[in-house]
Amino acid sequence: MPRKTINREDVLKKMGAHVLEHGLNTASLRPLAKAAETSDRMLIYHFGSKEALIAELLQFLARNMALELDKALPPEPAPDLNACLRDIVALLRSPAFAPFMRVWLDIVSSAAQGSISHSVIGGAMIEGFFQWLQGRLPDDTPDPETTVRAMMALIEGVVVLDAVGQSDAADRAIAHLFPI
Amino acid sequence: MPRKTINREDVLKKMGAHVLEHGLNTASLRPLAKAAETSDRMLIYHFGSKEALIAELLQFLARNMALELDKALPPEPAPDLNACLRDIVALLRSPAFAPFMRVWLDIVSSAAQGSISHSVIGGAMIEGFFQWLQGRLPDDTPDPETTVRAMMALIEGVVVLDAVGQSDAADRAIAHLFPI
DNA sequence: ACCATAATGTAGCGACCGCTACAATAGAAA
DNA sequence: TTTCTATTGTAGCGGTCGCTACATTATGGT
Repeated sequence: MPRKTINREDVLKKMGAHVLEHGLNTASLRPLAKAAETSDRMLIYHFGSKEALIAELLQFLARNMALELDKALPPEPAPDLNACLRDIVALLRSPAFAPFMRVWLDIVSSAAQGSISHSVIGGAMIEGFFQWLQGRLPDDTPDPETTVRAMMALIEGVVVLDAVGQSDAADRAIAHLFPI
Repeated sequence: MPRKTINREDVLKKMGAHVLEHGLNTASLRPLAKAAETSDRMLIYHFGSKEALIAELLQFLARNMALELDKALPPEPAPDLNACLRDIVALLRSPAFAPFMRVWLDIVSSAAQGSISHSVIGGAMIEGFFQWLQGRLPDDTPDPETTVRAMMALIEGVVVLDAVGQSDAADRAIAHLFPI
């Protein structure tokens, strides 16, 4: 094995940062390579194809986002359901997570267009979020599996409404479905 | 004014059909022109730029979807709130409306990436939906403005969850937040 | 020391992108 | 009928796309 093999993790990290800043669906090899301080030639060499690269990059971003979520909100039961939901919505709306939400909507739209890989990783991210969320529900929450799915649906709705400038409507929806 | 001027409505209709079938964000001038039985040259001539064309096409699609919604679900108060929500979700999930939902998610992701025009038309579509929905609420619904926003958030969440293969979770969310 | 081979750079392929310069055409106005 | 101009076709520009052919390098195994 001559020459040093590339630091895959480092390349993924730099490409991930580029995608978080500039978007997923508009990302192309040459800008990605520049961000990772390499060449499109090498990206194809190491990942096989753009499709495989994007799939691996999405896995990487999903792992990273999960880590960030754990860091921002440690797995402790919330005092009550409404506080739980509000904290999470505030977190996802924060500048630290807004880029993830943009990439998330890119994944969703690609999945809706029929991309299997985007649908698979998107579904896995949702299921991971279910678990993450369940660990933060108040201890006495009845039917936690269903509760996290209800909260998740509302959260996704909020993300969509935020994206088209309807944050006020999203706030009213939260207040109505999860009154303080 | 020599020669016949193009039938703008007909061109929009054909391009709209193409976008509903093949996606919005991946649409480019030459395939759009082919669908409309004209040339990219003429599309630019009549619409000024691709950006202006897409903006007008989105207005057209929004109008059309509003018409289709009215046709599918006439403005009569529903017997109860849960039936109202379930009918609407079933409608948006039907084959007739699934293509609109795909385009909708394309609009949302572009809006999230910072496209002003997508955000504006997306917000307008949501507000139109608020009105449409309010006309179908049961007569005795308290605080209809807030209710439609809550239903809208849930509906958008369902659309997102459906897109990534989490329709089961979406169903459970509906059953939990709007129990029969 | 030498060699096999993994890693990399350079250059470019063919396809597509949005858009435009230029010329031709056709029909209304005179 | 002639002229003027809105409309259209043809061809192509400069750019980007994913990807590859080919040559070169550098290093670990022998």
